[in-house]
This record gives sequence, structure tokens and C-alpha cells, in this order.
Amino acid sequence: MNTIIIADDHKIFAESLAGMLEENNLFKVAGITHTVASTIETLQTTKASILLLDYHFPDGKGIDVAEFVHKAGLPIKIVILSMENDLPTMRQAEQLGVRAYLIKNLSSAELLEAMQQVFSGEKVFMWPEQSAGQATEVQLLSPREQEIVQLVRQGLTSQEIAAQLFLSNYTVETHRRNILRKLNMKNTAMLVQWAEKFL
Amino acid sequence: MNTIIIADDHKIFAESLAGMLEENNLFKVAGITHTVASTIETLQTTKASILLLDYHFPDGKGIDVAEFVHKAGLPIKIVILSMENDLPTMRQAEQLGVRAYLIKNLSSAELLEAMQQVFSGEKVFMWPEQSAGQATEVQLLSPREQEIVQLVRQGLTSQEIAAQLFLSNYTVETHRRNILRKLNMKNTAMLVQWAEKFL
DNA sequence: GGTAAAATACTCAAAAACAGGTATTGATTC
DNA sequence: GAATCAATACCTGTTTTTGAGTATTTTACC
Repeated sequence: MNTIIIADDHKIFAESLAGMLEENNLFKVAGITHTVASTIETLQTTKASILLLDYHFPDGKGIDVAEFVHKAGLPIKIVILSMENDLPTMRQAEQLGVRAYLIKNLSSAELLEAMQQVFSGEKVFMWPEQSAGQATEVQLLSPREQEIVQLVRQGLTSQEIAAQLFLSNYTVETHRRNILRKLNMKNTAMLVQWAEKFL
Repeated sequence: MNTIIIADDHKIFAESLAGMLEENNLFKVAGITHTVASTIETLQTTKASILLLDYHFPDGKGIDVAEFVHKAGLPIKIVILSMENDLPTMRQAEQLGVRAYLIKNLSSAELLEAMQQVFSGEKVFMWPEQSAGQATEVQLLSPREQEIVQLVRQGLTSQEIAAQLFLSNYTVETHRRNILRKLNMKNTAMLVQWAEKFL
């Protein structure tokens, strides 16, 4: 029997998912955890073939667990179940040997199918091009511009950003002006609010 | 039998939740929807006693559905199942006659209990003070200051805020400085990021 | 009635952001 | 090879924000 550990801080989701998976008699749930810390602990005492891993936790990120598993060389196969397709995280996950990156907007049947694929050794990555396909405002921004939005969002001034990226203050301000123009916004407040949602 | 409609764009969650609810033979799931539009459509053709409503949808917000139900005067009881305690949304939900606002970080048993309470006419609102219990920075700000943060967050300049609140530009700027000092921040970007999370 | 906090308004000054330009380089694409 | 775009950098302004003060009035509470 394929055993699974479910790590998700949303207890309702974790529990009802466990029920669903056991119902089909294809998997057995060996453990349910709700924090990064307890997941890592459970991994060291419990054997399982697949770890169903959420991205968001109160005490950290799912990718931290993946990093731990990777470094420790544990034989468990990781399936990340995330809310959205977050490209940088997906790339990072692939680097860390994660076997699948699925979004929660997926039917139970599709999840079961994907897990069977993972179990038989395949990788299942739902890259945005294949899954959603909706053109977003984010794509209006170049990678560099997106990077700068992230730093602005953290509260850094143009000067601080320039220092951090080894650029001229002028360059950063040009980028910021281009960003505002592209997104049709007029100040930092609007940009940060937007970034909190979409970036 | 208490019938339920589940509206959640995360199909896995909606489906496994449905399974869990029907397992206990206390509820019957009359419908599952994944968008605001299809939820509103279903509400008009299907009778149910409780609507389990997510907050986030690809085509809108759960609160939009609540608004529709409120205006149309439908007799269905709404239970919002959100990711986090978002105070403004909770207040808005209460205004719209929503019966419960629960966070997903809740066990299945607690959810069932809360739904039983709602079914027997009670309201279940998990206000942050009761659930988390951590003294928040929000309380450092006076009502007027909180109001101004909301406007800053929307991208208004001090002048625009002054015009909207019939105040002197000086006053708004004083408030803004006091806000930043109280929260120990140094610019608007940090403030907006904070407001997105906590206000 | 007294006190404390909140809300209001002002001044002066520096820092940061915003708006409109221009220009060079490198990479990509047609 | 030309054209386009991304990334870099600079200049000249204006507007907005932030910092550090002071001061009056209103509100709330004991």
C-alpha cells in the first residue's frame, strides 16, 4: 500500500483530503501535520512513499521542508500542492527534486491520477502555460522590473535598491517610472497593493 | 436533512470536503461550484439550507455572492470559509447577514460543530481577539489614523485624502507621520504592505 | 472639574518620489 | 542589417513624503 503524509496548515483541508484518499483504498495516510517543524519531525520517525506538501505554513514555507528532505537525502517523493502557480517557487522546487507541483484548483480525480504518476516515477509539473493560460499584467513587466517591484514592496527606497543591486539610483528610478507607466499607476502605494495580490 | 452548497474554486478541497460532510450523514451536498457566477446561478435553481462559501474566486470574491444573497433576500444561511481573518471583510460579511466566518485552519470536527450551531440559528464569528489572541499593532492606531491608512493604501495622496475628508493637507500629513512613528516604519510602501495583511 | 488622548493645523527643511526628457549598450528577432 | 526591447544612466524639474517641532480644540474618561 502506498503510504502518504499530508502536510497542510488548513486542518479542514488536510483532514478531508485524508478521508478522500483513504476512501479509494489506493493510499494510506500515515500522518497529518500542520507546521513545518512537525512535518520535519514526522518525516524522521515515519516512513511513507509520498509527502503531500502545502506551500504556506504559519512557521515557514513548504519549500523549506523540500530543502530539508533534499539535503537529508530522504527517499520520500514530494508532491507540492499549492494555491497558485508561483513560477520562481516551481523552479526552485524542481531543483530540489520535488516530483510534482500541483495547484489546488484541480479535481480529486486529477489529483489521484497525478499521484499515481508520481508513484510510478514520473514528474508532474503544471507549468502556467499548460494550466491557466490567462494573460496577466505581471507579464507586462520585464524580469528586472519584477525584481525591483519586489524590493519596493519590502519598503526599500530607490537608493537602497540601487545599492543592493549595484546600480545607479537613476536606473532604479527609471525602472520605477517605467513600471508605473506600464501598469497605469501613479504611486508606490498602488504598486505595493497590486504586488501583494499578483506578485 | 440539512442540504449544503459548497462554493470553492479549489476543486480538491471542495470535493473532499463534500465527501467528509456526507460521511457523517448529517448533511447532504446539493451542489458544488467553483466560480462566483456559477454559484449565483446554482443558488437560483437549487434549494439548500447552508452555503459554504470560500472568499477567493477567479472571477470575484465570496463577499460578492453574500451581497447578492442579501439583496435578493434568499433564505439560505451563509458560512464563509476563508484562509485568514481579514477584519474588514469580516465586518462587511456581518453587515450582509452572513451567519459564520470561519478560517480554514480549523479541524473537521470544529467545522461540523460550527455548522450545527449555524443551523440552529447561532452566529459564529471567529474574531481575531478570540482566535489568535496576539496583541496587534492595529490597536496602536486611533480610528482616524486607521481610516487614513485605508485611504493611503488605495493610492490616494495626502492632498486627495484631505479633500475627501474635508481636512487640511497639514492634518493628513501629521496623521501619516504619527502612523509611521507608531508602527516604526519609514515609508508608504511598508505601510501598505502591513495594511494589506492586518487592516 | 481636571486630565489625557485624539484630532486638528501650522512652519521649516530635507529626502524621496514622480514626470518628462535623452542616450548608450547588448540581445533578440525579423 | 534593421528594428525592437531590455537594461543601464543621466539631466531638469515638480510634487509628495518624511522629520522635527509647536499649538489649539475637542472628546473621553475618572
